[in-house]
Amino acid sequence: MLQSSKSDHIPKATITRLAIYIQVLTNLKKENVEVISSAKLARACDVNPSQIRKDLAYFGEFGVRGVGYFVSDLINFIKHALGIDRVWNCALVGVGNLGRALLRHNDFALHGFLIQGAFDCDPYKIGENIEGLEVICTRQLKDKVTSLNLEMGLITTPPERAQRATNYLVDAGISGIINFTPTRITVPDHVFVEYIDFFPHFYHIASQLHFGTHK
Amino acid sequence: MLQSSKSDHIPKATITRLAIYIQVLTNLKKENVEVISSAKLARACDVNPSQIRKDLAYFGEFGVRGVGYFVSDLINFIKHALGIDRVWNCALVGVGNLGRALLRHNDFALHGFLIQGAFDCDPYKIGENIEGLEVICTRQLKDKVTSLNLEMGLITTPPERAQRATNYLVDAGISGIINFTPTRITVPDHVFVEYIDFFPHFYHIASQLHFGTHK
DNA sequence: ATAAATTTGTTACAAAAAATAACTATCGTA
DNA sequence: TACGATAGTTATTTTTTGTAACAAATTTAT
Repeated sequence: MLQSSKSDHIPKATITRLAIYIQVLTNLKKENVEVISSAKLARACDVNPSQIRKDLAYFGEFGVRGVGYFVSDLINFIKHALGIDRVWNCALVGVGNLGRALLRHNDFALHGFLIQGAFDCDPYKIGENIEGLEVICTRQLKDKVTSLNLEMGLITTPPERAQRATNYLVDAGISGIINFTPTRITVPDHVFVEYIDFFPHFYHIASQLHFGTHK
Repeated sequence: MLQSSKSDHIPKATITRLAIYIQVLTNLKKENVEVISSAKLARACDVNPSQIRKDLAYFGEFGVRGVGYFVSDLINFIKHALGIDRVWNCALVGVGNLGRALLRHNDFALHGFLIQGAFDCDPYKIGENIEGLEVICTRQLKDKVTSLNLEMGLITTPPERAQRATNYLVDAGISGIINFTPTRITVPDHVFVEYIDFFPHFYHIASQLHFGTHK
């Protein structure tokens, strides 16, 4: 595959910032700003200018020296670099509390992450319709991954079933997983996993309020 | 305030691990394990034994040398240390997509974080009933914070209104905020903020699948 | 009662990640 | 053609995180 990537490992912090850059750049575009320098963008994003240049450099060369970056094109460039200039079909496994919440949260769709399949092994849930999506037996995951072209898996089962859900996903050929359960899962080397857990954030705030520590 | 805290700054990574310890310890308790050493707990949690001892040390001394930790008491100790051995009343500001999803996601309640007030400034939403909770005008936030004893704020507005929501919360005397919008907010020194944003995680997976990079 | 074994709390060290600064190359303009 | 502006790159520093080593305390065995 030919691509402009220069570096294999992209720091997490970079990805987080890229999301911010996109946001700020989109606003700039609305205000008809056409070109912006790393220095000005840095001010708007509240980061260091070198930081921005370095973040972008992971994906190749794009700015014009002596000029800056073309706002509109830069947005596209970043989106393409992140692989979010297209739609990703997702499978959600575990139609519990959180699963339902995510199914109803259509911001994902707005960002190009379409939850196209909802899976659960509970016979009482199978067949249920949530937001126009029918809950399907997890055993059919493999078939559906093929027929619906699902590429990413979201795990929202109870923690003790996370590994099983993982196995189903991996077996079905999914190699990108976002695990919303507070459990580590083990996967083969070619599979990528991200963990999302709210509670540590809540705990952090709770402990700070509790102790009244100061910054 | 008298307490066992030894250190002001508790690393984020520590809090994340403490959440894991609680989980594993709770399982151990179910299996009637009464005492456990840092070495064994470490194996169960897949971390380094020193790590565990150090993590706990932030909150004071609790284990018994030559013996280990008493499982049941350690759970309570950690919960107390984190300030999660009690209920926290939360205000949710912004009854959009995500806001509704969170209101319906009762896992928060199970962990002691009760969303007791839902606020929005959209007249069409005010008065609406979600999960037994009436949506209230944001201008009434201050009153409700007092009467309902709300201590934490969750921001789920559109990003461009996050700062305004923040101001309302701060003005109402809230000093712990969890910001679910992809925007930085500015707060006075005594206010603690945590950021939760799904999309960088999605982006990360997307980019890895996109590039097919390897670990 | 004493020594050995165990295991914590603490400190010192090492590694990794991230941020910043400094430098070099390129572009546009006067 | 030279100068100012600004990107790309490399080097350095800082911060964060994790690991290892060791002294202090406790229990168990002799």
